[in-house]
Amino acid sequence: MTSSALPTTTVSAEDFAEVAAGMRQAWPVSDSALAQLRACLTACRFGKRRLLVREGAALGKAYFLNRGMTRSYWIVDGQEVTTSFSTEGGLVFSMDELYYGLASQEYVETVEPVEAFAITVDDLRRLTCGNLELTNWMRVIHQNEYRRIHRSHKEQLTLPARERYEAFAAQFPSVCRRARLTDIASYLGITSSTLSRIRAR
Amino acid sequence: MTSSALPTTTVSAEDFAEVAAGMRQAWPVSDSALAQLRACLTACRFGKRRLLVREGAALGKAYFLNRGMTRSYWIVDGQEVTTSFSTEGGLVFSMDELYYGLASQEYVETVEPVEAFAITVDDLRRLTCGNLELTNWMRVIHQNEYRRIHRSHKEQLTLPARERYEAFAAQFPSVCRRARLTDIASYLGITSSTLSRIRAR
DNA sequence: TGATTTTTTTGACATAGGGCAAAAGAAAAC
DNA sequence: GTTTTCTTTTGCCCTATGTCAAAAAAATCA
Repeated sequence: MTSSALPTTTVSAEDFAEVAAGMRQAWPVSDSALAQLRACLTACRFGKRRLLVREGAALGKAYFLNRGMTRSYWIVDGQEVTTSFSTEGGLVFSMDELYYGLASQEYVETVEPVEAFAITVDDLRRLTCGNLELTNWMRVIHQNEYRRIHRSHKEQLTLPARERYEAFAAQFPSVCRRARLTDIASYLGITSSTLSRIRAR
Repeated sequence: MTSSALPTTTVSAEDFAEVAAGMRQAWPVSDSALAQLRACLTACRFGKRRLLVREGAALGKAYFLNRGMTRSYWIVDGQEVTTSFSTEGGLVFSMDELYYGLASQEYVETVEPVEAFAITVDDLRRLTCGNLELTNWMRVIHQNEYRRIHRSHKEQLTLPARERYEAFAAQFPSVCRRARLTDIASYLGITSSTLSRIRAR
């Protein structure tokens, strides 16, 4: 590959292919809409345990994950409460920042080394509010998140700790293997001692 | 008002004004988009304790509430678990039915007599996927629901029963007055005995 | 209005899961 | 490869909230 005169941060269609295929599972986005999106992306990498989003700080970026896993959490009374995990194909962003111009209330950190495509929240907002295909795609993203949390909330209300864990393990086997016990426990609303006992049978 | 030759179900701009104003709080929808929507509406009324959405049944309608209140619930092991309340200005629909062509997993019933504008899910889907303004408006609706349940879930994970009730009462004072103790209790994930004791101080 | 049904309140008792702390084990750093 | 740090496991005790049931109150109906 020859180096160009200008420093290029452009992401090739090839590099973007996997993420694009994932997006199309949510909503049929045309090549031209994808190209518009791709033009706004920058490839980036992060080590383990790096903060992508910080509470109270407007970092101004969102990330399409290509490799690795992240978790989102609040800190409540000094305790971390995990609210979601994102893996390959996921979009990591702060809704407060994207739509409300507020500083994020959540943190997002990498759980593993991450390869991602960064986009500024301004570009993401412009694209996902101004292009019908991308607006629909984004709506489906929100819809899916809503369904996940709705289900999780239902399980919280109706299942005891062991069954919540079993449901989680069945629905997200990969996350269940890759995340720390402590983080899974706080996601499920139980203590790590209890989860450890559950795993021990 | 004179009766026309054709049976008319058209909703006048005047009747629709309050709902329209509510919609514009979510997203700036133009008069023309609102008129397209309005053309698909039919005014309707329901008594107290009527089912608007039934589990396993595709009723094919969604409702813009103009007066009254509804609650959505699952039945889990014979127990009703309330998942949301909707009041004036709210849109009542089954996401399973609207986007996934599935029978609803939830029930929605009126808690009070309700005046609403009905729309078929087919029309609603067509409008909210095909018109940029209405797509954005619908995205905000989903976003807001997501934020509500996210908050509720956070409270479930971090607050004891009394404080969850207090947070609910502070955030939804009107719902808290109008809904039955039993339904609020199941929304909060506690038994009615416990909520009764909490209220008694 | 009185009769019936539904909802709320109250009591006695049981238990899932929390809190804390120490030990064991695993991973990271040097 | 040894040391340090982080994470998980385990034990003991405790309390918030559940369960069940009956009485009281409120709402609905005839």
